[in-house]
Amino acid sequence: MSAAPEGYDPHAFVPFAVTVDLAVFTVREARLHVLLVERGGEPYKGGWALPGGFILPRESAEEAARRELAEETGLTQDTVGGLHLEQLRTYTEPDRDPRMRVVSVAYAALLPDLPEPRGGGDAARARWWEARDLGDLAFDHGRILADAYDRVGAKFEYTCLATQFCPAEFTLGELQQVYETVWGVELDRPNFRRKVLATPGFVEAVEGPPRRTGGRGKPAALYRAGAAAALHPPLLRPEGRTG
Amino acid sequence: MSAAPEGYDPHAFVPFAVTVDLAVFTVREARLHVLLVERGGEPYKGGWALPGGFILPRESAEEAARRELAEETGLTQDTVGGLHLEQLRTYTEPDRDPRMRVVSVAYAALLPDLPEPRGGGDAARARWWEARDLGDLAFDHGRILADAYDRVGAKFEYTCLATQFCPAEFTLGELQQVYETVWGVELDRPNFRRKVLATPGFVEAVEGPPRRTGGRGKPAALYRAGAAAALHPPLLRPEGRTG
DNA sequence: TCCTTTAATAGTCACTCTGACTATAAAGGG
DNA sequence: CCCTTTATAGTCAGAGTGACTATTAAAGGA
Repeated sequence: MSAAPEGYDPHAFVPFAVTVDLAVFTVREARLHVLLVERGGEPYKGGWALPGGFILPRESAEEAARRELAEETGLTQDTVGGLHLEQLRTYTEPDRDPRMRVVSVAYAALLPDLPEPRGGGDAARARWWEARDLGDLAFDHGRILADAYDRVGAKFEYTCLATQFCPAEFTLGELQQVYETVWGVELDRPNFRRKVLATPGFVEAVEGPPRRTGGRGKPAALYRAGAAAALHPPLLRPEGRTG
Repeated sequence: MSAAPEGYDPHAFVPFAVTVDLAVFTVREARLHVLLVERGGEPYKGGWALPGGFILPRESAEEAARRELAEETGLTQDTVGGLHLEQLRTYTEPDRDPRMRVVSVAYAALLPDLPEPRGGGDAARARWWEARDLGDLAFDHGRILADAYDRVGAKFEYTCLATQFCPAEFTLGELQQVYETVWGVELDRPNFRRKVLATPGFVEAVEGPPRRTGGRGKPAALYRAGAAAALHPPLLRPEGRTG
């Protein structure tokens, strides 16, 4: 009565199209932004969607995601190759694409603020949108984006992922800004500082005496991302809410 | 140069087979067990694999996973419908199945110890294996199982998932046993107890005076799973290691 | 029946981590 | 020179936890 009695039967499978979709986040001017592309064809023509595309015959989903990311952002393959791509989950509802059965593997990527909003990809139009006050997206991409946002917020609690939003060298104030933007809360500066510096491998001080300022005020010491991937113990959100 | 310039082109996609694979865990006699099925055909004929199968044309992946789980375990659709199925990740390496391009969405399920190891599914043979000292599994199922194990261990830290391994009513000692088995550590009993009882919604006391014993000793109070899904603050593993 | 064993439950104490603050230092602008 | 701004240092009380010790309630054997 079922699909595959013992092991797979290679002649009885149902063909699906498999795509990757990318939730690409950046923090610009203390606000969270998402990269969206405008749809050039039906359905949802003229609407906005997450960047993505089909997995090629000899590609893994992650390779496809990196390729698409490079195409949409104009980043070099090298840069994209070093980024952490977080596989979120796979969306399989039968009617999520009105034309055919499409299964989509969703990834999240975190980028520092880029000089140019987008590179010369082949998508009709791509641009950064502020994450809040987004209208409806094409397909189930609104749902995917919401899941991505939840995941990133949760991962900030127990990983060093936040440094991915920062340039190579950053101040603790900038790192705190990233947390505040993603979590949508204000953090106490001395406490944040104490916690970050007390976590081995989270950040490491940049040696040279060079310092920098964000406008007025005392110049801040510079740090770069450390070697650690996880935070022990975690840096929990105030009023902890777990998506 | 790429797959889908603007939006999907429904005529240019590459067809994939899409399956679900299940990592089904249970705790029997203080040891972690996994449900495996014996392969009846090539490749890996006679080897052991995770239960799973193709997604049907009008099914979501989660529906397919529940259907397969019911078939392999003999649980009723109702029982399976109430279980938490954790979508792990999706495995897409081009050569993970030697016959064809198969993309697999992996799920983890946690069951209380079942009276019968398996129901009358249509898999060649299915049985519980102790999680450690497993030989090699078919396909990339060893990798999937390792990922599933890591995920379950991590989720135990900040969710109430552990109660899924327990029957409807259980003692705190049994719940602790589950944690110790999954994490592979010993926990201090009074501290575990204090933590669990101090977490609102984790467990709730079963009213009646009925008590039960695990052999000798003082009878233990019974509890059932509470309404909470998350633990605040988390119950961290000693020597915290994050897979 | 008393004593030993076993397991559940109660309680203590010190240490760490955190939230909420206050204080000081180093810049720029009027 | 004072005022504003931002970084950095430090203080203090309360929550949470690890490591214990003590007590209670059963079963089983001498």
